[in-house]
Amino acid sequence: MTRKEQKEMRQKQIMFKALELFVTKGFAETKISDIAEELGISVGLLFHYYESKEKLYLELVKMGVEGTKNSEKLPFDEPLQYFGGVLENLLAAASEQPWVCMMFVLMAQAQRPGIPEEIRQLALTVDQIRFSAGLIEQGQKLGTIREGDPLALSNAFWCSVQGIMEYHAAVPEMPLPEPEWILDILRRKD
Amino acid sequence: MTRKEQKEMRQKQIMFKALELFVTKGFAETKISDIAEELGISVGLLFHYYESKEKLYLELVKMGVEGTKNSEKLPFDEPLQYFGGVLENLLAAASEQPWVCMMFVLMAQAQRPGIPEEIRQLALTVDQIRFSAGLIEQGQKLGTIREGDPLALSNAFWCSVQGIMEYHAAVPEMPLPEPEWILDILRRKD
DNA sequence: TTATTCACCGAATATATATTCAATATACAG
DNA sequence: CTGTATATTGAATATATATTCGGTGAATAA
Repeated sequence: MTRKEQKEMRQKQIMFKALELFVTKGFAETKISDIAEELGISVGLLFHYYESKEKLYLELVKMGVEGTKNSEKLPFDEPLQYFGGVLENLLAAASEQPWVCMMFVLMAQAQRPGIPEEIRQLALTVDQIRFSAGLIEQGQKLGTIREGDPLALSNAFWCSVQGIMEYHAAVPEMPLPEPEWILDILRRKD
Repeated sequence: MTRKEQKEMRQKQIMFKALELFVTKGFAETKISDIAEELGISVGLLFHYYESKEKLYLELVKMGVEGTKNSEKLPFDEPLQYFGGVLENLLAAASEQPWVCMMFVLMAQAQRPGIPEEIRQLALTVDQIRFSAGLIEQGQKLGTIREGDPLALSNAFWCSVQGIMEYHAAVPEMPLPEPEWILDILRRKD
């Protein structure tokens, strides 16, 4: 294996293991030595690649911000369908590519008090709830989404998804819900 | 103020402030000195009342276990109504008595890896998801709850509530959902 | 081939935070 | 009153964890 390949491989290894541990145990609860031990490498090597625990976290959040920016740009015809699609993708990804689910959880964690301010601010640039409230209003006009404060509806929807993802990250063996069940938070009953 | 009163008052003060900080910032992210500072007391005094940070946390979890045990014993006619009632209580409490909401979040946090094992085990004795799965099966037979794996339905419902409570603890100004919206995760559409 | 770079280790150090403790002041029992 | 118990403090200590650093051997460039 070439040097360059090895470097990239290690960096990925470290990032993904850190993601896993930060999400399941929390940022402060995860020791740098936990990450190193699980990967079977020395603590020193970790610092060779990332100058501090905080920088490592920052890298992950940056990655998350990128990912979210893209998914927000998905095209759609009708708001309820859009949410249905997003949900389907997310739930499918959650069982097949655990890191998608973990990234989702990480971004929410990073927005909370107790996280270094610089990182928190970056994470806060992603505001799913407000973004979706606009779409929900459109859906209400079209009659596909139920009546009610769009912000509260958006909040209910995303918090539910958040709760499900969080639990799934911690207890992967629990069966995931059908997208329809969650979509019914928004759907208008005729 | 009598000595006895003062003691009880301090203990409550400490417990509630610790609850607040553990929930908003997380257990490891909360320093003993944070709690002391916010209360305007010395760090030493905190250790006078609670022998360690872990014991303080344990006390809170014990309190939570008690509370949950009681709410599980509420009588009911029909499962969907039961969930509706629980939800209504919980959401009302969330806006009026923040500590109810915080306690709810704490119990979930305490079940995760990274928490001292003794405490984790205690928290795990409360298993809302499994308990509710039984009720959901009954509701399905009665035709009021939608078809699907009862465990997955229970999971979806409680994770949603969890997500909402968690977010509300961190961002109290965000409007809470109507109970009906969340209940529709379970409700059968005719 | 030889010099240089770099992945890697593990022990040493620095820092942050939990915990202890000796001293003080105040409530209370006698 | 007077002595004792206890609420309180702030500084000292212990502990846990992040971070640094000198050394080693393998890959790579010359």
